Amino acid sequence: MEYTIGTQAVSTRDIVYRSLKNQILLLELPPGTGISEKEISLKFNVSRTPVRESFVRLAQEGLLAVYPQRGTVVSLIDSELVEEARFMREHLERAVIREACRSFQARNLIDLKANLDKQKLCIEDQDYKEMFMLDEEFHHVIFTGCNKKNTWEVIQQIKVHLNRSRMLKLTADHNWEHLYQQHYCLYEAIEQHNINQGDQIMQEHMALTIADQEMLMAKYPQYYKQRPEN
Amino acid sequence: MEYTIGTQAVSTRDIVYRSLKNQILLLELPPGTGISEKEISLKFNVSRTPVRESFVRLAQEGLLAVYPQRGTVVSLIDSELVEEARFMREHLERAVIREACRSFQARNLIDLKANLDKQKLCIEDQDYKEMFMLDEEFHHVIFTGCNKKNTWEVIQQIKVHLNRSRMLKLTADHNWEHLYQQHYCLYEAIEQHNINQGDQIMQEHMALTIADQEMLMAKYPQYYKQRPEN
DNA sequence: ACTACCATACTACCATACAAGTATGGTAGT
DNA sequence: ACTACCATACTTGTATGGTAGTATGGTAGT
Repeated sequence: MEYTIGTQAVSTRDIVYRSLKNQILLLELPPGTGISEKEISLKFNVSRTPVRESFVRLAQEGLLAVYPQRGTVVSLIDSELVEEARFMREHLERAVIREACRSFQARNLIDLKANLDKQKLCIEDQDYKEMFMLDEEFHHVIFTGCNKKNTWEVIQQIKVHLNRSRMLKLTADHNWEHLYQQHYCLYEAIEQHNINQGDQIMQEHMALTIADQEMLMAKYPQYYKQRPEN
Repeated sequence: MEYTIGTQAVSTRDIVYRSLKNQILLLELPPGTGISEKEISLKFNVSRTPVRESFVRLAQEGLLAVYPQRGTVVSLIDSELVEEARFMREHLERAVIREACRSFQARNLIDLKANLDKQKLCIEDQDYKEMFMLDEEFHHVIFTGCNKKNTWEVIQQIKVHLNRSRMLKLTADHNWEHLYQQHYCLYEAIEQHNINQGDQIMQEHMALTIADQEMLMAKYPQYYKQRPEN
């Protein structure tokens, strides 16, 4: 028998893990919310074991804070961590776009162009939900095209810490047209092997994602980790 | 009562987790080794529960591959992942050293100089084990000095995938004197705010860590993940 | 009214039992 | 000799009970 990796349809643990992660990132479980293994196991109608193991994973990703014998809470947003996540993402994405401008697989360039065309349609249709997904996919294709799939995965992990801030900011004020222009310039840079243009545009592109931490901390102080120490 | 985070001395789960992780990174548990929850729980004289939760964490870090109902093995080294880990580390460390050359906390600069002096001593004494730790600490201080502690943590995670290759390479052939010279130049760059020198030296410094994957895959094929797909 | 104490109801942690899928070796049948 | 089948001994996944530490609210004493 061949090794069919994905044999297990989907374990209870994964269901609980993904559901909790979604609720946390969407702020349906706001930072600071107390949750217990028992509570979650009752809600999902499963035993505490898969819930516990989900907690272990979420704690490792920094989304839960487990205090033995005291309780578990959805972790507060750490503004220092958010800033560093932005820092890491910027420099990794720039390094990758430079790499993409040097060499890029032809078939992924086609996917990139197709993605751009779909973006244009979405803007006309004002389908911002789809546009959000296309934005994600656009960057994903860039990583794939220069053999940086694992780097993409790492960035996804890092971005977890950016997402909750961005969610607070309310994404409604995005300038989708501007976003599209930048994406087009990135595509152009890759196609024409223009490393400087790629790096420059990506730097500006990353600047768009800066959520104003100071403002958010003032508006939602209960969601942020205070750091009186030092 | 104040919130004393580190109240729990150390959980069984953490003991098992750290022990297994050490053994894997030191290749005492070579890539491909099959291990079962029961086997480990017997060895540590604990129940399967903390062992399982250790497995969950190690699997998330990519050090274990769990196949439901079939078994668990120490993950094979993924040469593509190793290359990308090198890529990510290089660009993050360079971004950080540039930041350090712009602004650096005075007290950390003192620590850095003290570390350098200790390195010199270790070379004279040929205490390479200590030198290895000082090397790690040197980089750590740089991250701390420009407020990039979280970035350091992320790099530590990424480096996991580099460590096993480096371990195979046998670290004996390190040119410690050269290493020291580079460290000194990095220190100098930070002190004199010479961004270009910092970036340049760090780039060379990272190049030292390149383990020759081709050679290692030929020498230890059973430790490497083959990728016939594509 | 206020404080010190304690019973009680939590919490996460660990051990154990059961369930379900998989690999393996032996055996019966050809 | 070879093949198909099946019992058995594994594996990980899930459920549940018990333990120890912690927060809380009520009560007795001042």
